Amino acid sequence: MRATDILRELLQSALAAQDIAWPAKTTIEPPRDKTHGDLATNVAMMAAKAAKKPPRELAEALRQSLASDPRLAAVSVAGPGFLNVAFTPGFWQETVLEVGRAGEAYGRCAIGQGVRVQVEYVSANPTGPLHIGHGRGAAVGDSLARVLRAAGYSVETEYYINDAGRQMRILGQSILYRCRELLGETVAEPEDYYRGDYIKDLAKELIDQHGRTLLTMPQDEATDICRLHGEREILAGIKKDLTDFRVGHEVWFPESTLLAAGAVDAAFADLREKNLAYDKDGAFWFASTTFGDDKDRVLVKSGGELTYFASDIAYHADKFRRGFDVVVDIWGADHHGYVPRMKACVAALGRDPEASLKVILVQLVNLLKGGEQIAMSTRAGKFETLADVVAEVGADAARFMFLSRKSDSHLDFDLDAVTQKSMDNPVYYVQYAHARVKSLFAKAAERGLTVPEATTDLLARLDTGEDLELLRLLEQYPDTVANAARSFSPHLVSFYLRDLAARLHRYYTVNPVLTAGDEATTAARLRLLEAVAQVVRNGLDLLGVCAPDAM
RNA sequence: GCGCCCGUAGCUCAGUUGGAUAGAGCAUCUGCCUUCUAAGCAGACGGCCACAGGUUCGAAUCCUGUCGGGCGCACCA
Repeated sequence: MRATDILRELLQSALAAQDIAWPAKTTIEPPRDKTHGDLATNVAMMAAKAAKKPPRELAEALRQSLASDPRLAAVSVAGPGFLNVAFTPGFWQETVLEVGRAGEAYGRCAIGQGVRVQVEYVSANPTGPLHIGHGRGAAVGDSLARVLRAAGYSVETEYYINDAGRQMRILGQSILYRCRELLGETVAEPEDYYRGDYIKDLAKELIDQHGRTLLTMPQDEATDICRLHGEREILAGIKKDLTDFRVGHEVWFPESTLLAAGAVDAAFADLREKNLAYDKDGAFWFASTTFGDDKDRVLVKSGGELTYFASDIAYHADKFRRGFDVVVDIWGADHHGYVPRMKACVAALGRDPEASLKVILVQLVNLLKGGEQIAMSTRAGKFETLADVVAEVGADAARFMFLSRKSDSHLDFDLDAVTQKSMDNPVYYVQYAHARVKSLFAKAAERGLTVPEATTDLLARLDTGEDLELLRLLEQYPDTVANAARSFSPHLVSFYLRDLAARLHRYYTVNPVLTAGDEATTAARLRLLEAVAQVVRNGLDLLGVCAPDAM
């Protein structure tokens, strides 16, 4: 961050001296090949036209104007006009001081500028326990919220409870069916009902409370009792499962409150007024094709019932009414066909759908055990619940696994691998890096070592190749956080952490710390590793994973 | 049939939004523990970036087409 900023400023003023504007597509980044230096930029190629000079000639002029800066060790022109820049070791050593000063704030930035973002995630219907697929959405949403906060966004997290509509009615019917069965009645299985064991448990609880009156009261009333009890208990279970997974939503938003407040009717009226909705074939339609959807969508079915989409429109209107600038919806990837109509909805609300609505699709998880895939279906009651998985592998391993892939790619979650304490299980690799540093400090204390604070002079001892590799990586952490926030990709943080951990483990093997030979070198190395531990902690925190002191 | 996503090492995946000679981990093979945690490190092997065109100084990345896989295409959620 510091390095790219410094270089950009130097280049900008050099170009400005020649009346050349900063080309928009300029990149400044670490070159793939380390022998090219610390940073490479294509600025001369991008600005060549404006400068009316060949790229290499412009690059040479820029090189000369940079060469005098004391922070730069070398500047060279290469290839078609790349400018390769190396900073001095002293510059990199300062990074330890930077990390020390910022502490747990190291890596935060202000690119969010306080923009208000809402992240809505999980939002599973309260018709059954969360399964492992929900767990992935939970990990991605929670981590994304943390990343966005670190990048200076003002974030609020929310769970939308679909507590109105058909699925909940089926839940009530499913429970009532089990009640009857348990009370000795022979009844036909309802269609499309939920058959998991938890339904039977709920039925037993209701029988304890109400006994046979469930059979004698009007059926609608009995179904309602079942539905309400089921919803309350299942939702409580979901909250507990999420808490155990270290995921906490700030707002729990029930769909029913939208209906109660007349928000759906208000949304309809608004659409009608804008001429974006109409009656046809006894149904009420949203003209989503106006905004590029394939076809118009029904909001009120000809039978008078609302579609899900109807309350989704009201819900999103409500989100924007609450003042959010950007709304993030995290969905299962199988809902991707829903995106165009949701974008149309946002457009109809008078917002720019690209800027105001980010839909993050989370691919399904293949759960593997003993090399076999475990099939899942909520309705059939066959699934590995999130709670089971967390109990088996722990929240840390599960979260890290969920965040170790781009969210929209398939994920094989191998229960055997995740329980192994090996490289099949990267979470241990990263956590071990933290524990190793902590263990060194514990050892140092044991030996009665006093470790002087880091100073420029002391840090000058950090001059091996491994020192500089680590320092450069530490300096890249803020960029990683910024990139993760910009691209809504928390997995970038876990990739960075794996790199940093690898670098640390190598360092540990190659450079003795406590037995370095002289106290100053030992102290300098400890201060460096302390900074590494700080960054590992900060990064793991963005993933919601613990950084243990010992393993 | 139409739309979206995907195709990179034997396997699982990155690839900083168009940059220089393509990157990790696992697996396989070879080394490294009388010394700070071997839950580790080093090295080797491994590639027509699905295929064919195009755009330009430059393409795994952008465009078109083909093949292959996944998912959508409801007055279900």
